[in-house]
Amino acid sequence: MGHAESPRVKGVAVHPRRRVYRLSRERRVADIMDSARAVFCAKGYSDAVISEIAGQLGIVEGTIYRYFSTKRDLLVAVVEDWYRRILADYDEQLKGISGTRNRLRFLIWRHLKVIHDDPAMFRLVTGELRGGADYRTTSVFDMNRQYTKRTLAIVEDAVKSREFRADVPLRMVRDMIYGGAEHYTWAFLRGEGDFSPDTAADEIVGIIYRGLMGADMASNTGNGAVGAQAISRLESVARRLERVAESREPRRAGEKSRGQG
Amino acid sequence: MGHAESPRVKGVAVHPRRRVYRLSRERRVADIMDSARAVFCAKGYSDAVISEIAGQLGIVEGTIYRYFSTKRDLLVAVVEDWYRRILADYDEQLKGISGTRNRLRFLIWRHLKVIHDDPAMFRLVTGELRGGADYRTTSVFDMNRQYTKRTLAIVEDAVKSREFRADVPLRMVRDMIYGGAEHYTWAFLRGEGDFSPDTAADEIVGIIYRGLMGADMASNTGNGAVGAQAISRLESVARRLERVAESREPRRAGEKSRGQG
DNA sequence: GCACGATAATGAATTAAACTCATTAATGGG
DNA sequence: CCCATTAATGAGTTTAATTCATTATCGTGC
Repeated sequence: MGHAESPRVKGVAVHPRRRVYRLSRERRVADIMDSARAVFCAKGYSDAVISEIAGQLGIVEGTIYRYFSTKRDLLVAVVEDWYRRILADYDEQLKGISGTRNRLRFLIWRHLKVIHDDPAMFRLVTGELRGGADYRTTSVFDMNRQYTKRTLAIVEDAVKSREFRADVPLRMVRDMIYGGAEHYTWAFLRGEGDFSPDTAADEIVGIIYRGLMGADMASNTGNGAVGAQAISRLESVARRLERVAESREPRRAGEKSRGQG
Repeated sequence: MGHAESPRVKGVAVHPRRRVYRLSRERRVADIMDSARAVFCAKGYSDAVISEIAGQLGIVEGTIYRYFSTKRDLLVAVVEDWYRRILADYDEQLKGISGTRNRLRFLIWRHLKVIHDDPAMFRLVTGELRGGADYRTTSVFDMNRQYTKRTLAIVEDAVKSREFRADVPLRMVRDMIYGGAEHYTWAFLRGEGDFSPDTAADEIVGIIYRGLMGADMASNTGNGAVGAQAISRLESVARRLERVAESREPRRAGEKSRGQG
């Protein structure tokens, strides 16, 4: 760092700049975003430092501010770019899959796969971007909407075709799918252990599709078992009420048989 | 700032301090946490400024650092305190409720109620604290564990008593409940509109408990319309009776093996 | 009522990092 | 080979967290 013989202007040392190479706007922006992504992913948003992003490219902080007005602006750009790539072949792939269950499973699996493949980016979205006051104005917000809209559509179709019951709360189903996936992967996102997108997808689809109710009721999935679930449940409630009644009125102990057809 | 007649020491102006009142450590800590909570909630963590927290109390920034080593430390303390209060009467209340469905619904409803009543604090937990690298070392982590453990236990019991099928993926159920609740309330947390904890709780419990499977078909259709309608009515009666019965049933003790049909 | 030691509180100084801007100079079209 | 355009610089400026040596209040024992 010794600039002992630097030229001087008005008595102040002036460092001769090393040869500076200029890039096109597009190229520089792309480079900065690459570098930013690496640093953001490695350190997280708040611990990432602009000077490091610049340093990696051999440029100066000010240069970054020529292209991105704030650090957050840079984050948004990086995330948008990532999201765009993810959504690129989304519909194309979905087109090749048919059947409610398969389509649903694919969307869920794909989401889990994204988390699994790029946990750091996912953390940026959920941990930093989504919480910001300006999130709604972000195109990430819109893209996410697009992203989950497909899920809603599939469930809606299933309702229309009577595969699902009529009173399904669509939005809640969607939120339980994506919220469940997110919570489920937290440990992994924190760097603890691993998870299987396949297993997780199966579990989620299973819960959503078949429901949690006792095995004796949910024998099959088709529309064949009309009311079977409901009847089964009524039977179990009846049994229970019998027990309660018995315990409260011992003398009139239930003579009714327990078996039903 | 003309301090023309301030006393001088070594030629430097010395501002005479106004009378300073000292509080006990406990009291000061409590005051700081109150003020911090207010500011954190109003501005969010990163936009909150220590000097404002201090200013509200008529003290100086340095004083806060006597009790909290970092801004984040202060955040953690505030959240811990909040969480502790929430968990205070948790088990007590839960004790008074019996029946899988009711207990599950209560836990979910209570969670949603907390979000509804104190969205800003909830945002601090999810947006700032949970993402931090040190989250696991926080007692908030442990408390959260306690918090969701109850849910897991209820589902587990239901599996044991065969009310739920045997292959229920416990953890995923828990994650879908809490993750679903969180996603569902985002818009509200961002300050857009409102939501009903009751409705949301019903929806979540409904999906988890009965499942999404379309065996019902009650709403439309010709084939079986009569039966479906009757079943629907019986179901609602059953639900009501069940609630009454559960409130009278002595704990869960009587939940022994159930005849398979 | 007073000295005094423990410690609450100060306020000025120090970093650290985001962000600004006047200036410099590479580049490509004429 | 100009020279206008504009990429890039680097030296600030600002804001906010954090540190610390110093000051002075308050409870306690005499």
